[in-house]
Amino acid sequence: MVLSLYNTATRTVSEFRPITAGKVGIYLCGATVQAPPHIGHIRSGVNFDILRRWLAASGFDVTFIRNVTDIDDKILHKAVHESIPWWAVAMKYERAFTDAYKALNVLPPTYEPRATGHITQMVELMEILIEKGHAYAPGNGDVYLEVRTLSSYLTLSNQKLDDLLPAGDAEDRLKRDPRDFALWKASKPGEPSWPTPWGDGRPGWHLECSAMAQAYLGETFDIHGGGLDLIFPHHENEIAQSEAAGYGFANVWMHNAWVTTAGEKMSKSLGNSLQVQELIKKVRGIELRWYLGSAHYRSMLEFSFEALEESAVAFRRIEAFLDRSIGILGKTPEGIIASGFADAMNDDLAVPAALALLSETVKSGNNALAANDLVSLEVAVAEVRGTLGVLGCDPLDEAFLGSHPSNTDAIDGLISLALQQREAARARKDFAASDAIRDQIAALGIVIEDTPQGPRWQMTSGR
RNA sequence: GGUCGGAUGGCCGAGAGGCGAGGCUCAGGACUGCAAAUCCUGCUACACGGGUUCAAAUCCCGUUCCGACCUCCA
Repeated sequence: MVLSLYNTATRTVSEFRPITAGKVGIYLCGATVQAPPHIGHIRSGVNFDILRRWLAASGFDVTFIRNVTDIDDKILHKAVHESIPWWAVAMKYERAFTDAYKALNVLPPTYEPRATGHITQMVELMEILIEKGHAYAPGNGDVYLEVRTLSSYLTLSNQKLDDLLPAGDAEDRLKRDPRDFALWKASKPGEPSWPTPWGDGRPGWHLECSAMAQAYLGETFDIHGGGLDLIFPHHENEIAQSEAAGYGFANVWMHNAWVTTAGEKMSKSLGNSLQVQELIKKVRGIELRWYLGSAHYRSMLEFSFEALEESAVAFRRIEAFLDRSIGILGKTPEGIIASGFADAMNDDLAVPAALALLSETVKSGNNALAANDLVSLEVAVAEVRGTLGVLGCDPLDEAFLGSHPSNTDAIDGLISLALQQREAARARKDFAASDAIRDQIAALGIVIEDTPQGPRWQMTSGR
């Protein structure tokens, strides 16, 4: 079965055909670094990380570009508001995003270009657009793309130019058409600026992505991704710029759906509660990732703390299976890709279907464990690890080992002492004493399980 | 006004003409000194009204409700 992906441009699921056999170039619209990341932002990161991991697991050599837009109106506004330089604002939140990506085991991109590092490429792109008659500089320092000159526009969102609500702001008088959009903005006093043939200014919102995608992936590349809300205007305008310049641009457009609360799209005005840095105080990063990744990337994910906690419990069940099995096997099998899992992932990344299979595998693994069928158990563990690896949720991944709660030898030794006391009490059938020990240990957040191989312990609150 | 999604059991969440997705919760059972963990069993739904069909959660028509985008969004 070959990989098929949903393409927003065609509104269909179709076979993925790379431009160059065995290679994939992906451009993901990353953060505009003007606030800390909330789980909606990071869902996008997780969804496309799963895509990337699956492509890599399928044998593709993946070049993954995720940009940082480090100059825009909101960043400048925030700089004034916080009384710090705009570049300090950008760096502060870029770090917050980097921390969040790391906490959720989102792989670092192959390259992470910043908009301000690609002014040269933007100016070159504008020169091409002006030369081809698709852009103009009316003399005020701005540069606009003239949308009426395009042979096609708004193909991604399937809209008609005349159906758009009129923009109607007064400062647009220099535009030839009110729907022309700014490639470049003249700088106001006190704002950062870079010199161009049309005056000092700074990038408009969309130009950076066209310039950087071309710089790192070429004129035509395989996959362009981002959130649903980027379809219009951001991606339409990227297409407009790049195609007007004569580039083929992206072959496949993929868009992740939102995390919603109370049925509504999460907005930046929600406050701090759904920021990644807050949520990973409640659940571990691996559990938050599991939750965000468990819904299909094109489905809205209705956030609730109850659902998050429930999801984390389900994940711990799988984690506990791995923990138990590896203890019994005495070794850690490497992950393998089961064919059913591959089929699910090849079907437009059908993670929910993959998770249903994973549940079955864990169940059969537990049965193998009970039957002491180590051969079947090893296969099950390998399949579980293979699946979790692609999802970025393998607890044995070194990215998460630090958060693994039961790896401390000293604690293990101490608890073993207590467990020896309890075993002695059980042996003489002094259950009052043995239960007292178990209760005292439980009060510390450590659960005791008696197994045919002897007692084992696990932290329940060690996050 | 234009464009595009959605409504599935107590909860989460897939599926997209025909064999009960899966998980969580709950109830019962096995196992256990008692538990825990695990396994087994049970609960089995598709917003509403029409239509097509041998067969509709799925296709068509209509209705209701919810949401998104329309030039600062993941």
